[in-house]
Amino acid sequence: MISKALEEYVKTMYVLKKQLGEIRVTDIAEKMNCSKASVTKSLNSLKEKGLVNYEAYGKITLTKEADDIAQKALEAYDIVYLLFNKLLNLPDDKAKDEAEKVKKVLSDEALNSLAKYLHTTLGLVNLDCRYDINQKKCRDCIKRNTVKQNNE
Amino acid sequence: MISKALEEYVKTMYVLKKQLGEIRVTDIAEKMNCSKASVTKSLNSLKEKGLVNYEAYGKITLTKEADDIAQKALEAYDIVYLLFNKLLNLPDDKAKDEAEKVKKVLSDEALNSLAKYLHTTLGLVNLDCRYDINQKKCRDCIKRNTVKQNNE
DNA sequence: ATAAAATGTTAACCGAAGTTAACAAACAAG
DNA sequence: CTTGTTTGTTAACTTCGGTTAACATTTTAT
Repeated sequence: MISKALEEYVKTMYVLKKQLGEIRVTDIAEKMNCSKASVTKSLNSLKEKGLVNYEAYGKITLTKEADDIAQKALEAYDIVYLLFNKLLNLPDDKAKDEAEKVKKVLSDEALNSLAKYLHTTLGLVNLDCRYDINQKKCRDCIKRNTVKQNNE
Repeated sequence: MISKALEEYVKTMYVLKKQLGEIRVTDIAEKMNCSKASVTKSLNSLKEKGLVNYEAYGKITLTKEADDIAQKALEAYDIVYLLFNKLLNLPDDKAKDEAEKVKKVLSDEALNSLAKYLHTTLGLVNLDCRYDINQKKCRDCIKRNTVKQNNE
C-alpha cells in the first residue's frame, strides 16, 4: 500500500499534467509546499513502486496505476465537496478544505453511499440516471457535473 | 499543535480511564497495537507538552488540556457515526470505521454544520431544541443521544 | 556560442514514530 | 522474604518524509 505522502505526490502530478501539460519538479514542489530535493526523493520512491516513469533530469510521467489512484482520489474529492458545499452549506473555500481532507480517508463503500445520498437528496435532475439509483451511475453523474472543480 | 499520533494516544488514554478507571502502559499498547516501548516514548513526549502527568513507573493521568482534546474528538466521532450509520445507512461496523477516520480530519465548523444537518434531517424529535436550531445545542443533543457509542 | 538563470540532483543531516532486546521495578504467592 | 511473573523503561536501531547547501544540468538570452 502506498503512503499518504506519496499519494499526495501522485495526485499533485496528475493535476499538474492536466493543467500544464507536463510534470516538473519545481511545480510539484510549489504545489506541495516542499523543497525540490524532497520532490526528487519522492520521485525515486515512486519509481521503485512502479508509479512513475522517471530518469534524472528526464520527463516525468505517471504510470497507469498511478493515474488510476489519482483519478479515484479526485472523484472522491468532488463527492465530498458536494456534501460540504451543497448539503451542509459551508462556504466554498471551507468546503474545499474539508473535501481535501475527508476524501483521503473515506472508503470506497462510504463514498458510494454518500454519492447515492447526494444524488437523490440534491436532486441533480439534469442527470440521466435520476430515478435509476445505481451507485456507479451516481458517481459518474457527480463527476460529469463537477468537472470545473478539478481545475482549481 | 499536537501531532496526529500523539492525539491518538490521548484519546486512547481517555477511553481507558473511563473503561478501566486507570491508565496503564500495557493497555495503551494493546489498544494502539504498538509496543510498550513506543508507549513509554510517547508518554514522555506528552509530558513535555504538558498533556500528561507521569513519572517512570508511576500513575498516568491526563491534564485538563488533554482531557478537552479527547472529549472533543469523541464528540466528533458520534456526529460522524450518525452520518454514516443513520443517514447513509452503512452497516454499523463500517460506520464506526469511517467515523474513526473522518472525525480526525474535520474542522470544527464542518462538524457544526454536520451536526445541524443531522439534527434536522434525522428529526431527533425527543430533543428539546428540535426547532431552535443552534449549533451548540445540536451537538449537545447528539452527544446525549449517543452515549452508548463511547463504551465501544 | 557562451554566460547567466532556472531547474534538478545529491549528500549529509534532522525529528517523529515505530521496532527489538535487555534490563529494572512492582507485585503476588508460596 | 525471596522468587517468578507481569509490567514498564532504556538503548540502539529503522524507516519515512522532510530539510539545507553544494553541485550538475538544461535552458534562455544576448
